Amino acid sequence: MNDFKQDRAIYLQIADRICDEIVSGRYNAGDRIPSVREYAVMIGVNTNTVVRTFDMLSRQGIVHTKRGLGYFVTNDASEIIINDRKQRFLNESLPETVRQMKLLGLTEEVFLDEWKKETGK
Amino acid sequence: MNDFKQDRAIYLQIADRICDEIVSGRYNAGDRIPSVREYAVMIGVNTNTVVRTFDMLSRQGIVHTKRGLGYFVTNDASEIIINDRKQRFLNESLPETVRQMKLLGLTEEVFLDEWKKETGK
Amino acid sequence: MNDFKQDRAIYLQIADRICDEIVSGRYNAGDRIPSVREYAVMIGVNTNTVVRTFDMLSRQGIVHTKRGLGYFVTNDASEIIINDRKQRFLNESLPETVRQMKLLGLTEEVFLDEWKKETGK
Amino acid sequence: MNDFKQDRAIYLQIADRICDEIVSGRYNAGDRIPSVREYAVMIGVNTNTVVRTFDMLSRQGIVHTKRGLGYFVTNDASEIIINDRKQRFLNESLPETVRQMKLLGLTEEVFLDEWKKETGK
DNA sequence: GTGGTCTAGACCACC
DNA sequence: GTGGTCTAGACCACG
Repeated sequence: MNDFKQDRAIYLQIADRICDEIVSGRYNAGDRIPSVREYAVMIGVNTNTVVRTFDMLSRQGIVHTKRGLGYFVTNDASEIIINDRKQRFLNESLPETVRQMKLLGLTEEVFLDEWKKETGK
Repeated sequence: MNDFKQDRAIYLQIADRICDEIVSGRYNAGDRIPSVREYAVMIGVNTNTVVRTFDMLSRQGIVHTKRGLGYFVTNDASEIIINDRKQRFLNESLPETVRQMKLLGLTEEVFLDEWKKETGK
Repeated sequence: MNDFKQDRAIYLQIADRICDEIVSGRYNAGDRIPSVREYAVMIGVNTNTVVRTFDMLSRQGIVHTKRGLGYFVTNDASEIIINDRKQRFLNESLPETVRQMKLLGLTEEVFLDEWKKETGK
Repeated sequence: MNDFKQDRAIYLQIADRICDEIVSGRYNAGDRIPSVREYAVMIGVNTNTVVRTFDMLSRQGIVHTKRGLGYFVTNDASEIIINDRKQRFLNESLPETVRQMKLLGLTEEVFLDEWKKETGK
């Protein structure tokens, strides 16, 4: 239920999860995703919070609503998410990660170890 | 002087800077750091904001105050900062980075390229 | 509403009160405590002062915040408070009291009289 | 040198020490106490801080100055200190100590143990 | 509604 | 001069 980090808005964390599930193939293009209410109950959160998530996702073209039926994953959802994330990753996270590692005196081995560890899974 | 990011509290960004300067050797153990007022003018923010930063750093044992004299870098400041950052990096940033890369279909080469690029500098 | 002592920061005295109310069972684990604004009006101080109190209590693990809902008493609040107070009492107040009494030529009877007086109440 | 508590003004802590030494007989009525400068060097503190201490003590009639010779312990010093402390102890510290102990669930035994421990010394 | 942050300006004790 | 505290009032994101 309450496995949300304190330092990031809940509605963003919900969005992250949904996007993860789209990218990973758990939800595919055209799939209906659970309703706001279902989601809210599922994760123990205020309805308004989920509304905000869906609102954002639909503005980003990742989901779209069919009146009376619910929200559905758009055809380009996966592409949009991946492009956006890739961009941010390459421009921000990656350089920042490398900078951080050098500052901390960590070697590339540390990264490769983690990489292998996660590959084995 | 407003070279602060929007998405992170200013007082935290100030703390980051000071910690960077301690780790990089710009400030050493025992050094006095500029007074809240000096610092506030220097970076163009309100005094209270700097007070908040110093207050936090002192709670973390990174600086300590000598009454009427100002704030001074503690002996273990560098160690505390590095340990804390290392911990957070290994537990959060690194796994998240790897997870993200796999989800995005990026290979370890992407990381190694960035690593070499930054090493050359 | 200014029933605060001069020689101790107001925000600390507010913290003391809240802790007293937790220990005495007025607030129980999981209870919501009044919002910063309510509290501020209640005791006639500025909102920021209460913010500071709550901030400190939350750092100490005595309360925690639920975004948009308010502050809630943690499960170990009472334990944390009592342990902390006991520790400080045994290490500081008690030895200092004894030291003071001997210096002043007071006997243990003085203490026992006060003890009984307060027990009778 | 720096064995001062953070939460009490240094000049007051110096005064406490001097008074302790008067009450305990280390300094007697008529004795000359070290000069401001000697004191400042001795305990590693700014001269002004010691000046403030002496100023306070002389206003309280505990020491008095002989021009060009230094500060001397007055005849009633010990009495003044003890009366003052006794008053404050009985009216404030003692009741507060008892209150605290009851709140913490400590018994009078705790006090008596500490008392004996300190008596043995 | 909630807390979190920031500004502006003030007063204080202390060194 | 230093830090510590407090007030007043504002804006923001969040639920």
